[in-house]
Amino acid sequence: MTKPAAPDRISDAEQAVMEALWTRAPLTAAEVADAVGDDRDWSLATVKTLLSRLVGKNAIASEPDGRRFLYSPLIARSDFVGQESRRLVDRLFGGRAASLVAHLAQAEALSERDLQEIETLLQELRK
Amino acid sequence: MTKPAAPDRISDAEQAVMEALWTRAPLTAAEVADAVGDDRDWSLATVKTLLSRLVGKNAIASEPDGRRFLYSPLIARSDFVGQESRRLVDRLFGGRAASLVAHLAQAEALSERDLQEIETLLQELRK
DNA sequence: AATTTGCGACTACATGTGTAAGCGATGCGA
DNA sequence: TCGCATCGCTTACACATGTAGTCGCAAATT
Repeated sequence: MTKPAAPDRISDAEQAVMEALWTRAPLTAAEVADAVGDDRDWSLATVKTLLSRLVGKNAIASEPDGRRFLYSPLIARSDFVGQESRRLVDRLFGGRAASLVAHLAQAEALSERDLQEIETLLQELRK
Repeated sequence: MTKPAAPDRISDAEQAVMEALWTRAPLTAAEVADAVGDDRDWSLATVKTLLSRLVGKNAIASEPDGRRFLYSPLIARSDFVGQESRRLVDRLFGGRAASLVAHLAQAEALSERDLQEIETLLQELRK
């Protein structure tokens, strides 16, 4: 059996398209263009290219709906987020997630509220 | 006055070179090639290209030493790590670092030991 | 039925990246 | 001193990415 999902990387621009589809799916190309239009100022053609590439990467599915196509995500956002997070942790912290947290804390990237939140979170996880 | 450091992105391959220089600097091109040779199987030419690009990006400095050059990092590893971490947090978690931690925890990317470590860390930060 | 229009597919092109060879200068050993 | 090993610089090339135009077909409109 063939691998169901090629582990192709999703680029920055492509992610913007995915975000639209994660928010609401399925969507037509035009709808996606409209949805991402807020942040990025892309022509419809650009969005279509990105959709094609994502289909090629097995990241989204295209279902024919009459004469056009409806696109829906094939990979869950949480999976994507997980992959990217792991990549970063591996690349920068030798795979030690705790080091990331340590860094964020030391770099003052964590506010008092963040700390509070995380602590509460941990409490729940460890009981 | 000109900006001292252009905020050019450092690519994956380039980072491998930086890691070598962060570990020990200054180094000659040959030494860098030797240092990264463990992980990546690059020809000396490749390493030289990467060094040139990094110089172009103002990420490293090249000091003449006789007929060759000695390279040293211009940006600190912690700065790089900070930038990349922030980028990820912005891209994936809407800038909320706590969400990252939450995700790592839920994705079981955090072992019991990690949790312990983070908790200890937080304790120290919050007192 | 003829024409307009909306759609996906294909093509295009500049830039970044990974990977490397070639060239010309220069210092070192014979 | 003369050739050779080195060195940095320049060039090369394939693939990914960001961004977009063109084309042919099929559906809708008149």
